[in-house]
Amino acid sequence: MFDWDDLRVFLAVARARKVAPAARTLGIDGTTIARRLGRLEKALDAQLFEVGVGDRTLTARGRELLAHAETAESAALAALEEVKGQEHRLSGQVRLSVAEGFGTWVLAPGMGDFNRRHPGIRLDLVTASGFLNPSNREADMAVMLARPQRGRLTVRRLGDYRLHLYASPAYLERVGRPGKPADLRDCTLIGYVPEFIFSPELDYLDEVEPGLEANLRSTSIIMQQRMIAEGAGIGVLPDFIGRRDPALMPLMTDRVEITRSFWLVMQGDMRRLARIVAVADWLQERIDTLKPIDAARQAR
Amino acid sequence: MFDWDDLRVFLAVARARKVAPAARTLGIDGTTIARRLGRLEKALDAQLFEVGVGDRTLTARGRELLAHAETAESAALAALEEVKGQEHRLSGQVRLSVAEGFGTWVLAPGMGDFNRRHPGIRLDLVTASGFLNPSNREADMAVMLARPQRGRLTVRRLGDYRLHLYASPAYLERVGRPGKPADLRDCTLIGYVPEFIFSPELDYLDEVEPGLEANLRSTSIIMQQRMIAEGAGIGVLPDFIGRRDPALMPLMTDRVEITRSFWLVMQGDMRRLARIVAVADWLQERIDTLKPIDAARQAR
DNA sequence: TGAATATGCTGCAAATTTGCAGGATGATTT
DNA sequence: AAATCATCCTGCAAATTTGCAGCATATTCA
Repeated sequence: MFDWDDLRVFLAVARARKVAPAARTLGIDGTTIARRLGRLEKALDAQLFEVGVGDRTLTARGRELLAHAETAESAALAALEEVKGQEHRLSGQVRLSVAEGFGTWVLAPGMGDFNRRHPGIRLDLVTASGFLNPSNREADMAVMLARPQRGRLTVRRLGDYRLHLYASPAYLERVGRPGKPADLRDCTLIGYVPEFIFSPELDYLDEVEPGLEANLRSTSIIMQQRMIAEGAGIGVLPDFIGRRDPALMPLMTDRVEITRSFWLVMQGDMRRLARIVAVADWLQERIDTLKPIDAARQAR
Repeated sequence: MFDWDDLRVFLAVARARKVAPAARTLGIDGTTIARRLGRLEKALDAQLFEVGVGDRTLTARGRELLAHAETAESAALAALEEVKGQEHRLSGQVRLSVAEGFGTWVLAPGMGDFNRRHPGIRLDLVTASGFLNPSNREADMAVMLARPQRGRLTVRRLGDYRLHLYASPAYLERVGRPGKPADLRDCTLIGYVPEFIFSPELDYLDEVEPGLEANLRSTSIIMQQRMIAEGAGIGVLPDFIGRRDPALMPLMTDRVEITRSFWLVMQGDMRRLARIVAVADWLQERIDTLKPIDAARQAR
């Protein structure tokens, strides 16, 4: 294989039609240009420029090479453009892995604000299928609902959130209002599909009352919320979802309360990048906006 | 501007996931690899690989670069091919990725002919596990049964083929001849394993009659053909398979007919290489030989 | 036509790049 | 648990690449 970098000098000479001007634009000595050109011709076993004196004009093979060299050039330029210096600029792409409910109810409403603040950063929300896979680098950072232990990851606690039982007024009217956790055994319960509970922290029902199992199940908390709101049954929801939906009523708030934490997880080496910091700060802010919701509940 | 040649070592490391194996494939010392990688990272001012121990996994920035580096690579490879020495001679290797049934029944019978016509070209048939992976260069070109959308690939339609229901005479004698698609619900059906249907275009049974599911399943169309021929049941087969096996009888040809297309896919840069053109032409010919089969069916 | 300027090639020294050996660390096998 | 293997980083010498100066030749402009 020839030296790919020689394509760069080939392009310069093909465009300048002379070695010396090409040398000036590249900032390399003309001698070097000539030698690398010769090396390339030898490696390709082809005459790229006409031999005669005067301007260097391309041979047929040279023109063939030109097309490919230009492709390579645009690839290299694009690479430079996209990758270079992203580390220090407040721009670029950040891929944030979040749980569906958190993304929908906490982050999505603030995305416009983030974009106004950091127009250069493209923030992608990818819904987590469970956990951030650090080896695959599916995401640059992740907000997780359970603290990960393994791996060389940077972990930071962003704050707490509470969960309560929720139901719709229609359901309560139809089947009555349960007074204690044990009453839930006779209710239609809505929860996660057990096989897809990737962390014991998500098995809320069992924590409310051991042995409790959901009758209507979904891997999606949003679908669960919809089911509860439609009066299908009772389920556990984070307050940042349940308190914002007027169709939902919290139940047994004094007897059943679950507390969990948000964890910000990222690759250690990204911690200092400007755009990562910007996103992390914004996340902290978003989560801080949840506190009033919590306080409102306490006041009731 | 960074040294374009460093993209080559970057690609090697990204693929080998380690410096040492990459060094072996490139024939350069591992130290040099590491140093040039470091130089590239400095030039791009970006971390390309994970810092920790173990395998070198790409960072987000590295993955961005990978895409561009691959473009540059295919340009460089094409340049080498086209320009180098005896570039226009019909020789070299072509790796063609094909679906199993197509390879077995359409291409394999004509391989001898191809070899006589182009003794200098070594044509490898690799069975596709679904799609052509352009990044790994597993194949130079591919005949696909579904049109790929993504990537910078050259796509060309080679022609159409039809599929019908097939069964063996023995099976029909034993359980009777179904007269309409709905009758198939009572038959033993043979088809693909749903989990491995990588493209909706392959879900033939559902197209014959919605909701139809196979009882006997295989990821291999050849095995399906064998099952049908042995009288195990009824299945959908391309005519280029079914019509050539005397043990198979087409069913309901006037009521159930599925049409699909063959797509020729290749790296854009290779399009013009002589040996690629030779293979593409031959593929077109092979597919054109299918038309009489189709016509024969129509005449019946 | 002739002078002025520019191009491009050949030696030589400087700078850079490369490979090798040795040793620390981690992974794999017995 | 020990041993073996492989990976990968750190100095140092060799090899290659690069730049500069000088000169022959070509091009340009008056």
